[in-house]
Amino acid sequence: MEEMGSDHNFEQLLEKNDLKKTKPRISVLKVLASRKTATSQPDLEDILGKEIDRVTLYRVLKTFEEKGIIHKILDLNGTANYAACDESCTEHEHDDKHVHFNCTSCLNVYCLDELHVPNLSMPKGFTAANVTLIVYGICDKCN
Amino acid sequence: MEEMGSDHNFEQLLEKNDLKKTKPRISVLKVLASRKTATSQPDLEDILGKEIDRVTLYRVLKTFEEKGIIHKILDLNGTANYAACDESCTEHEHDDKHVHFNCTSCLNVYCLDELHVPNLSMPKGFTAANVTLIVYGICDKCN
DNA sequence: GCATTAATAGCAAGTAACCTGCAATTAATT
DNA sequence: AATTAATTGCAGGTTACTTGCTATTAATGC
Repeated sequence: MEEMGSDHNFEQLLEKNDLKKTKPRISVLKVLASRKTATSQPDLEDILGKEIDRVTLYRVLKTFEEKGIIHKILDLNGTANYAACDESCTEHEHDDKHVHFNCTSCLNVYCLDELHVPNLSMPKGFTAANVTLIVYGICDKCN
Repeated sequence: MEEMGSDHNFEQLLEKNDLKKTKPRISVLKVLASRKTATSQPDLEDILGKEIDRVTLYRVLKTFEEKGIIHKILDLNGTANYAACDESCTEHEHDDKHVHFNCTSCLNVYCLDELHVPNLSMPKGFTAANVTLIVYGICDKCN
């Protein structure tokens, strides 16, 4: 089993995606890898506040999302939350077709990787590109 | 077939929900009833801007949502969009378990009433209260 | 190692969506 | 018509996020 979270892995990941290996990017990857739930931009800002500029954080997250390194889930306030993507994600095929769970008590966003989004047949004229399925409720810790 | 959109209907709806029949509320109901797609708060503000205060609009929408008169869908920017609910919606049983479609071109949000959200079995400890399924893509008009 | 340069980071300032507190108004009731 | 509790409107504030521009730095060639 490969060691998770070493800087070397993160550097490889950045290289694979034609991104320069910079301190802010590695910091963000480190934080996201260490968390079991998706993390909101404000939370990331609290955690990384002293290390990197807020605007840089926004841009790092945007770049990572475009490259398929992380994916974005909007929580019940409409705030962006980010989680590390599955290995299968790439820039061209962004496969985050699993279900997300947003706890209405602690507000954490969980990736329910074991649940998959079913195929839906669109009405005539409508073309589906991506699907988001978010379940709201109470998580195991709050229950 | 009942006439849709008469003030009298809206007044009945408000009465049914123990809400006073005020001008701002009736105006909002009128606009929402006249639209085929869900409408964002900013759009509602543009439409109703001269008639009612922005804060009142926020509060009317919040009240309506709590009563089950309308439901809220977050579009791809995380902005709240509102659509009139199905008859089956009440304060206690908010049934908006249909699929929403967010066009990435015109940004309109459609309610795909004919598609239903499938039942999902939650992991141990997780309790589901509500489900949101949003499909992103290109709508019939933009295609 | 040093110079080059294109990408990236940081700073200042701004915007959009939404909220809170409080006083003024108004719908429903008597 | 008077009462009162709900609702509205205004002032001002907060949060998430963006844009423009300059400074810095990672990668590359010498």
